[in-house]
Amino acid sequence: MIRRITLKEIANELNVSISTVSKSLKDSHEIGVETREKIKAFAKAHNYRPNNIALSLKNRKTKTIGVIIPEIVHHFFSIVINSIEKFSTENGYNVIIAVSNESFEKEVLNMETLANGHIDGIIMSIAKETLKKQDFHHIKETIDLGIPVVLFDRVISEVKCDKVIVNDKQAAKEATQVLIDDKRENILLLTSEDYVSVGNLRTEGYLEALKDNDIEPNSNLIIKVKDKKGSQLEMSYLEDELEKVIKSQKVDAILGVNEIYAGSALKVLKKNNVSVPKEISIISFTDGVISRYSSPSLSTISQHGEIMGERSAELLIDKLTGKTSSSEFKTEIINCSLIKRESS
Amino acid sequence: MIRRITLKEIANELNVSISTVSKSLKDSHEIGVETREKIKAFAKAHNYRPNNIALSLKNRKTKTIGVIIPEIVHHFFSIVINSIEKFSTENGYNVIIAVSNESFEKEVLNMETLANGHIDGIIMSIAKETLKKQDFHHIKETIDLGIPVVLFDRVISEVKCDKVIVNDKQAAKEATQVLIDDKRENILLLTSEDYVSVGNLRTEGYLEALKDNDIEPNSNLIIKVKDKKGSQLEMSYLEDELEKVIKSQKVDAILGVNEIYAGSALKVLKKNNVSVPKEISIISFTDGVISRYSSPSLSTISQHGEIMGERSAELLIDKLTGKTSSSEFKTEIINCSLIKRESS
DNA sequence: ATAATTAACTATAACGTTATAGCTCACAAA
DNA sequence: TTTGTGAGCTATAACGTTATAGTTAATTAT
Repeated sequence: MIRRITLKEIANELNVSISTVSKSLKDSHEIGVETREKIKAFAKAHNYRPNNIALSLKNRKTKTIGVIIPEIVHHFFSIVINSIEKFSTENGYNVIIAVSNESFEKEVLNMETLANGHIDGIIMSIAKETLKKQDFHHIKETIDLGIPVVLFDRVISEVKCDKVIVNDKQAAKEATQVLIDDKRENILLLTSEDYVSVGNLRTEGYLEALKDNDIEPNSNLIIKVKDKKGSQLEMSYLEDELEKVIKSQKVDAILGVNEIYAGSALKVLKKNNVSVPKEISIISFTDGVISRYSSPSLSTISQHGEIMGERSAELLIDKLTGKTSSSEFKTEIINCSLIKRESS
Repeated sequence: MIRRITLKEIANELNVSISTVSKSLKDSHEIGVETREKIKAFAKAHNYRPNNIALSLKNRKTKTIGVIIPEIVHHFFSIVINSIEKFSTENGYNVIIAVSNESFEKEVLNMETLANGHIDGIIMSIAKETLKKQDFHHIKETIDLGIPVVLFDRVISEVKCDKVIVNDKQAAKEATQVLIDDKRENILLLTSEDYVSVGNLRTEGYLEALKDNDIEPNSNLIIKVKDKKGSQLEMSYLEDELEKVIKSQKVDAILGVNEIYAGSALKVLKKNNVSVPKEISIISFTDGVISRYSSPSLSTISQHGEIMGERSAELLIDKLTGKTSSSEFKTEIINCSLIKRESS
């Protein structure tokens, strides 16, 4: 085992002071060329690398970004992380990941660990439980400590910081319109419970489209999937409800607020021998792997996770490097786009 | 903005020395009860938190684990990360993520950044390009620096360290046997190029099963999917090849080394009106979301990513805490299990 | 010849912590 | 009275770095 050599050790070996070594390696003209070159050569030969922790302590900067997300095993979030990691690395930042698992408590814990630790700023998407509780003290406290925070996708108005969101409402409205233009008027909405901001916005968009077309909304055609923590239960709830509805109501289209809901719906329809898209057409949020490999493949609304990740990282890094003022906050809106596949 | 209070500041405020403060907060009996309580109360009131970077510098420990993986947007890897993150957090470690994107160069860079930086140990799965190049100097150098490394899934014998793998060969053999027992003898293998160790092992298992049953292997029935970096091309290669084979050869089963290959195969079969599993049955490695939502759903071989992640993290943390010797290395083998669904 | 300048280097403090050794005073023992 | 002991606190060094302010000795200016 070869321990990393330090400035002190180099200084001792070459009988110069630590300052001389430090300055030489920075190519300072305060040090004579000869000494400088000798030291640089020695450092190179011994594979000197500055100790980043010492630098972090000195500079009060860790060059590390913390990311808190509700889930990792999730197409959208993994895309966002990937993109954050990419942009951050390119700009000399590392990325620490923390998963809240949709739990308020874990999110608070994550936040505290990160805020005491090795990060300069935080990018996060808020856990469902936190949205439900409406308790955002941890986020506010972090910001008060001077740690910049960027929220993406699931954001809240209660906190002043940079945000990156998707035009959920508009996208849902447009998708609904596409279905209506296809002469489908009995559109079932598969959405999440009300406190999830994005689900809510998508529901609004759906309702607005109906209104614009003078279609009376039918509350039987809105299924709010209960969170059961442990997706098995959640999905069987969705499946049971959906089966009930298609047996009792006329349904000729489905709008899902995410891919899992739509994928499950597809299974139910297949089981009940309903042909897609002939009898029922489907459009869903989240352009993931299920949509592409299901059959028929699903038409989806892409939220452009790569762009969201990149913009979030950019906003944060701009704050960290002082490129943007620490007291002015932007909200970036990414436009969704509809990807037409076989299900519509 | 409220900056975090330091020991020094507390000491100044209360007119005691820094040592006294430090010791009081550690509840040392060297300090009188009265002083101690006063200091603790003051610290609490001012929400004192020790500066972890200073601690890291002092203790030469960061309590952070680096993870280098080929991809994040990938079911198996995201499950492993999730599980690493979970286990690590439970044990007081943070997790830094770095993505190699299957590139050798990026992997080396990632490794260097991590090794110079804020981590105590590394968990990694090797990039395809690295496996192809057979250049593992970066891994060896990191280990030489005294940074423990745990390899998972894609491992190599050239490096001495802890490893967590799956019994790929055996699992492939057993899956093949299941197909053979179902009277399928013309089994097509969808595998990756030879240098990918896991693909190779799975191919071996497949061949062994054929041999055990006196079935002559048919090289036309082995498709080695070319890596084209940019999965679109890769997939269309697979699809074209597969279509050729099913039109020219008798095929009654397919064994895929991963879910994407199997999912793509399913699409080709559907396009050619081949019924699954009646005419061709499918079993695939990687128990992911495609398998569950495709139709028919795919029988898969689960590599138990959660277990791999947890075991990897445990092996590493045991090394970091000195629970296990730094010179003895284990290779843990996780048993795959076959999950039967509709495709077989 | 003396003062001023400069090249080349060093000492020190600081970032925030902790562990070790050291100090001071009160009280008990001899 | 002197010495010893322990309680309660402080000073210092160290982790590895860098920026600031010195310190020399040689060179140049006056």
